[in-house]
Amino acid sequence: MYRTYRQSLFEHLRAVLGEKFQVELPRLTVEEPPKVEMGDYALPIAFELARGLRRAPRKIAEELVAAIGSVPGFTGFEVAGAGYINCRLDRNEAAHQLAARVESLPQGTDFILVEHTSINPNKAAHIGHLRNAILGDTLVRLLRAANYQVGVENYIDNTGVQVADVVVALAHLQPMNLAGVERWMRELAARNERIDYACWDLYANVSQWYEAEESEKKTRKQVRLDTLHALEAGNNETFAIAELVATAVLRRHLETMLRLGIEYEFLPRESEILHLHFWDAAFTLLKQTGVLYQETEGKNTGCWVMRRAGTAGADGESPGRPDEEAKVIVRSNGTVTYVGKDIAYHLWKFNKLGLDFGYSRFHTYPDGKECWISTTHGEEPHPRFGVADAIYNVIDSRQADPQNNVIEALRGMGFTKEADNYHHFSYEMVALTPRSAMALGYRISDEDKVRPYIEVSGRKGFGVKADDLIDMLIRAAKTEVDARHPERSEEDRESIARKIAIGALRYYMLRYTRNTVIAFDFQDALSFEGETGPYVQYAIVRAANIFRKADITPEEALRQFETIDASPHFSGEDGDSLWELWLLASKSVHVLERCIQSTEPAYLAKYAFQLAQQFSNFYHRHHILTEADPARKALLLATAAITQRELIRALAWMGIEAPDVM
RNA sequence: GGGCGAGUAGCUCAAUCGGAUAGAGCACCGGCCUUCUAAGCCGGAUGUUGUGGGUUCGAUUCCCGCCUCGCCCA
Repeated sequence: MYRTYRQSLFEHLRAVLGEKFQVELPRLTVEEPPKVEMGDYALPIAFELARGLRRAPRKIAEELVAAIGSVPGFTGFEVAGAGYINCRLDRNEAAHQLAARVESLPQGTDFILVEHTSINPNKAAHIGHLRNAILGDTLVRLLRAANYQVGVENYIDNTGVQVADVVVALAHLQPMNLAGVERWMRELAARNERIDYACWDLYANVSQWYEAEESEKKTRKQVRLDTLHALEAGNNETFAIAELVATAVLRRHLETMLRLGIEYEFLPRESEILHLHFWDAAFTLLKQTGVLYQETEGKNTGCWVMRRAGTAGADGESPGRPDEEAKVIVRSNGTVTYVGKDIAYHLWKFNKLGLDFGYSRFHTYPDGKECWISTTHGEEPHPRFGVADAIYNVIDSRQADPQNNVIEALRGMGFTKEADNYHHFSYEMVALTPRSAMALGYRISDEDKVRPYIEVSGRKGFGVKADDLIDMLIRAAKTEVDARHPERSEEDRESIARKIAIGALRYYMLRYTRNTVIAFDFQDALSFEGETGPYVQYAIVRAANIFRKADITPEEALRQFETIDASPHFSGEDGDSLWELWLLASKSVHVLERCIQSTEPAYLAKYAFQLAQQFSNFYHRHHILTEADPARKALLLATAAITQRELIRALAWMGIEAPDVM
């Protein structure tokens, strides 16, 4: 609603500016007045025109107001401050518009491929992975809410060095053969132990083992390298062990993420990128387009390298000398770097490689949705994913450099449109506050104690496991629910607690803007008060309580509102604050659009909180059930219905659901 | 050495393309449960927006220098 009126205002103004002032502005800034009684939209356009016209902004604003005339839905325009034009909506009409329909965005036609989570399948998921998955899943929900076609991938690096490390731990430290690993896994299952937790410790141990004895360092590193090469080659017992363990850990990751309502549609694996020779096809293309060239001198002699973006390059300012800044893609021994494989994989995403994965069904979710995994020879028919118009890779900011290398390679190959539609959805890491680290029993150096945060490290086994945190949140919520609702069944209370826990966790991960390092703190994360998910859920529950006691559904309340003239109740100081709630409730789609444009879900979290906050304030100011004036009571009920509807929508876009009671 | 990001209230964070009096939460102090649930509401104090310059009607925001911290590359 807010967005619709904003657009019609925008178009009207552009016409007026063209006809009467002969100016065409590419963009029109539309802001919000600082106080609701001043109006609903603010236009600072007179300031922008003042420079070119060399006249006082206020004068220009006055002329503009005279020229604007009338705009449907608006009651007036007035000059304020040094030259703002404030625009007022017809509150009664706008409220009925909002009550009558749910605003949405126009249908998008693009197919957008979102990749997120992508945890190395060699250990349990931790809080850093939670931020990734929650951001990624929320992005998916936002795009789908905006009517895009979206595919969801979780990339699995099953032949990388991290999986190799766990294989080293099993095959060399224990040591076990394939049958031994199978037995070990059966024993874990029998003891009801999680394999991802077991691997968490193995991974930390083997990382120490590599460094433990100076005299052994070299041989141990060689074991690691040999294991990695065996994984890459495939078709051997080492690979079979890796496949067994990595797949079991992957299944655990899917379980963990499903607890938060996060599902995937496709799991492309590095093993298939290798075995299906994606790189060979990409290498040919890269050579043909001249993006890669073989270095003939300097430290990179014999390597296939790519010019780094923003550098002069070998044939730039100082010709004749090797480009030492160039990015090595194929080493002189013939092995391909991670970026090389990533280029091939991204050519596939945009359907530019001429190759596809095989697909097989991997998992069916409780809601019936299928999750597919890559194979060399798959089943038919299968869905297609490598046909993206645009992609979003949810990857932390430390990977910005390699991500840019891939983008520049695509651009260099002539895939300009694809490079422009390649979005590295970058975010900062989750670290631990020293306080939280000590609470977990880790020993912290004096140096680290004074820092604001300490980076988590899977290699050191230093971090908070995702499942542990979710368990803690559910327990904390359950204690409250048990005390507040002893009349409900155990099953109900558990389900309510789960929703609150998910609300708290997802909101916590979304409330920070992407490039803020989250210094994870148990006290903050376990809080259900103030700017948290449960606060927003509570507002929804309160509205629900009103409708239950009033014995009316929100839909009925909105229907009854249709014949009400709300104008008398929207004036005066009290009317302003009531209208302010309606106005804020009308902005949800506008906020959705802003979140997508700026790829920043934190705006939505902030919005949901503000709307809940204004509703709580409204709740205390107006006692709806005892309101004597029937027209006013209808308006107040409609206010609760609208707010609740938009709060539920906003939370759903964040993957959060409110329980029926709290 | 090069690149990227950050520095805002005691703490954790916001602030739309450069706009009106820089806002929230936490913590702290005081008030509000016989009402639609107190996971709540109301009131209170706190700012040289790291620092020095520049650009202009206007700068937390843009440009340059410096300081501090984090990450990445070599």
